[in-house]
Amino acid sequence: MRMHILDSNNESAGVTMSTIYEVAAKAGVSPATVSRVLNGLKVSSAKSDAVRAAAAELSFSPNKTARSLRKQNSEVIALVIPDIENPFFTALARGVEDRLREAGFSLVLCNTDDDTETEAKYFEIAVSENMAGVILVPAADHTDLSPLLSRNRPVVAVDRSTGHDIDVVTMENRAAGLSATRALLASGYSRVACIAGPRGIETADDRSGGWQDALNLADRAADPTYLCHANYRVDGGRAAMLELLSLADPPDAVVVTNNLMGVGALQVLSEAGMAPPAFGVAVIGDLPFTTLDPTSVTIVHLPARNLGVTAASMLIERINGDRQSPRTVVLRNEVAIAVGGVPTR
Amino acid sequence: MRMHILDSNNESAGVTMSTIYEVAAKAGVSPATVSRVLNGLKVSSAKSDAVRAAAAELSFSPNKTARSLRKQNSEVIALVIPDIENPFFTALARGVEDRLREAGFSLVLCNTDDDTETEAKYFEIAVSENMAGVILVPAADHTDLSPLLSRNRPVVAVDRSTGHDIDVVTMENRAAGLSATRALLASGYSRVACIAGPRGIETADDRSGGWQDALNLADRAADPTYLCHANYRVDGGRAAMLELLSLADPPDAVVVTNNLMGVGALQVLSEAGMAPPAFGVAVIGDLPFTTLDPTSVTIVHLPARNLGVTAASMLIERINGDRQSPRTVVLRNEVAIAVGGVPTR
DNA sequence: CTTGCGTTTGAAATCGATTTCTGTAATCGT
DNA sequence: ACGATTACAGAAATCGATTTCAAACGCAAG
Repeated sequence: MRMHILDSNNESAGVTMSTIYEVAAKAGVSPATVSRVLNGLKVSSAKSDAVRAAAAELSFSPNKTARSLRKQNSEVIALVIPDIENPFFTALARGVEDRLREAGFSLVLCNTDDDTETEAKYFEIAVSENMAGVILVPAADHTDLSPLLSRNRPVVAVDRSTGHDIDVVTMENRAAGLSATRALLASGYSRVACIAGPRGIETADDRSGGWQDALNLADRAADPTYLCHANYRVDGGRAAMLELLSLADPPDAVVVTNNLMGVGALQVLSEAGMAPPAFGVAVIGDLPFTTLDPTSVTIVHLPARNLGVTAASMLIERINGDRQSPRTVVLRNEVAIAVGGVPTR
Repeated sequence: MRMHILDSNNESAGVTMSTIYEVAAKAGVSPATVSRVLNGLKVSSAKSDAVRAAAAELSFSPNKTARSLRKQNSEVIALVIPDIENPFFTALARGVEDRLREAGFSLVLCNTDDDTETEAKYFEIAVSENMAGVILVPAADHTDLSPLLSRNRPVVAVDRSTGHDIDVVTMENRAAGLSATRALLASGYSRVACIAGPRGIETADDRSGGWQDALNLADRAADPTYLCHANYRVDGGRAAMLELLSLADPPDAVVVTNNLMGVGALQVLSEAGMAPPAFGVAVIGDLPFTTLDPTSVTIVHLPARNLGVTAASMLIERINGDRQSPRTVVLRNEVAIAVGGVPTR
């Protein structure tokens, strides 16, 4: 039999958290009734008022750990992303956070550095912490979600898809590659190269596919040496740009398929005295906090924040019991704007 | 009397999490013994082996919620910051995350948008989730930490200090302002203005104080109209820069006291055709992912990541029972580098 | 052979909120 | 006015791991 000592002479002001038992004692009711009041179940208004008064007086706030243990779920969700320092993921995280907060959830941030092991460890944590769900930007295309799925934890994938049959939110990567390339062609550049992401990464292949499409539609042969693969980071962009510039017949413009590689490419170009518009550059992905002249670099804006908001919304629906079959949402890119100027001659 | 049904024919493969009771049953010992094995307490090696085998077979992972409820603490800490999209805080968060992860903690990210209400709400959550501690970049100088402190939750403040007597990690803001200004003077600029942060914000006052110091030491009067206050964001930097340019006797250089305002100021200057080095610019804080020419803008690097690592380390010490009186750590800035070129004439 | 101390282990209490179960009181219909 | 429902509220079980308490056992010394 459990004993609850309810000492009224609480000397040590507020050092301990007040519990539902103390509230019950002060209000002259049972703990069960307190719980009912706090959860909006039917209770006579007399007792209900007494409970509310007592709770306010003790500035009672229910212990989430106990609640979570009993209800077998918490109001915490995990956001698992490759790199919190990449502004794209930051914007995405911001969208997730905003949406979750208005729904009363908190966000645990998990940084994987694109490492599958780290990712797996976070899945274990998510389960053992009884988290309500997971929003995931997969580190690899073979991410194993079974630790989560077998425990019925809802998962929404963002940006990249997984091998599993779950909700996914992506964007029109191929169209982004297409518009970026077309913008450069329209500006008068004729030899347009492409710095793609790592081989085998879905977004990378799609975006460079869009570049191919654009060239085909314009009846230009896609010179295979004009397609570089790099690692989606600044140094990758630098290396690829250097390689392109050293070709026997170098391009006069380039489509860079993510934001950080765009920074690298632009750095190299400006070091070489070929900053846009001397050399045409289109970047897929935003470069916040740069001081670039917006008329000389074409930027295809990606809906990073909206990706986050959408994923969060879908996850919340699942948490609330939505059982429809998995959906794939493809967000439209906010169109390529700021078309670059014509090369100086 | 509690009953634990231990069904051996677990048809629904892995749908439920296995518990310590199932491990105990499979190993032929009591739950208490399982707990002891898992926590490294003295147990005979025969039973210890049996437990470990059973745990492995069931791929048992202890329920953190139950553990947290019983032990009255968790392995989760909260990082409360004003803006997750600001690269300064991102780098700081990254430092915190890395340090915490190697110590086995997880990180809950809390975005306040510099709003005291939101901040207070997060404190409540931290307490009711039994979090082990809080790392805080205060939204205001009057942040009320009593909800945390009265419950003995360790708190470390970063970047800005609070009214409370707790651990703080800051950096040499005044020295940063001084070096930035000196670098501009050394490059030959003579009328150096300053775009400071909001009035009353500690870091803002210190950095602009450093600007004053530098001018005094160089025996130059600090023209009061050369000191602008702005809101630490891009638009603030823009507005302040425009104001400076419109003065009757405009400056020929400016010290900008944070990264985002630096972006705003540079945008305005390049729109006005006065990009550095035509107009001298020194920025306090890093501008990652920009394509600026590093020889024309002076950057005072701030130890953002290290701030995070240090704060996390201090918090972990407190969590582990360190009771020494509150410390204030002041990190050295990684010195101003990349001194700008002399104005064109 | 017995008393005594130390070690290992299990039974049960515990953390705090939720929820089922059950009993009592109040309400309704005829 | 009486039996049948319904509404309300408390006692106790529950979530799963930790920890206290006490029993049981082994071994050593007298």
